Amino acid sequence: MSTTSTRSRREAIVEECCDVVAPPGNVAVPDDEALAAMAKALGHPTRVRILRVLDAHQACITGDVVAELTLAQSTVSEHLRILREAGLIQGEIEGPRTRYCVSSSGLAALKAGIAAL
Amino acid sequence: MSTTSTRSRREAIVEECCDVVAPPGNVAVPDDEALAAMAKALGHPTRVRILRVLDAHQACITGDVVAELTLAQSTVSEHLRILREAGLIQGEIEGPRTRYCVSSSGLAALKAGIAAL
DNA sequence: TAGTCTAATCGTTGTTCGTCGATCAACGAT
DNA sequence: ATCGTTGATCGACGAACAACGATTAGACTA
Repeated sequence: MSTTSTRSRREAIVEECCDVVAPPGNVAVPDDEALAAMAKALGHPTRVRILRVLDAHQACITGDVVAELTLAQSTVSEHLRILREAGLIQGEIEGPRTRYCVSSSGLAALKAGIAAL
Repeated sequence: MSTTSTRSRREAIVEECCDVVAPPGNVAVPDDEALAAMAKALGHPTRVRILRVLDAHQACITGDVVAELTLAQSTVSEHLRILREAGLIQGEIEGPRTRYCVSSSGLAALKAGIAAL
């Protein structure tokens, strides 16, 4: 069934990865809703660890993250999705792989929001 | 509506609750687990708002928070419990009431943890 | 072309969260 | 001693989350 390919959402995550982002001089402070959303995304030990892994590797492939976490690939992929939707990381498709990195702008927004509390 | 009278009488009891301790210079950076726990506690818009309410009032009792949030008293109490157990606020019993305030040390730890990401 | 590799998604299961009304315990006042 | 007030706790219930294995879709290689 479903011979028609109605599933092409992968293109949605193609975005500027890693270094390309200009150094944010003025960071917009998120409102309560947005701040809570980012905090919620960070509210799981695994996702904090993923952020550190990505930061340590500068940028790395999903498989690398999976290798460090003793969790199923699908579970890690889910955590990556949550972090990405919260704007804390970015992923770009690179051939058969996906390269993830910390979103400097997203992280800066989180830091600004927390610091303003 | 206006079933309740004005509650301006509360401003009279502005007392030093909480520790108005000067922020310690060296704040311990929480580990992944602790950081995730604090972020999780903050991962709800209502709880972010509660933090702001407490900060604005410097310190206030449960009823004041309830009055600002259009949520059931039990729900607000639950949010306050979550924030308290995460170390972000502290409450002291004062007669039949409970006075809450932001925990400067807890909040400082959160800020340090986020800033270190 | 078929085959392999990678990673996202699906479907399921069990757990936790958010919210509420109701209840209970502690305190101050009558 | 009894009452009214305040706020924490209980029990319930639907929604959301976390984890997994299985499946699927792209992208390279032979």
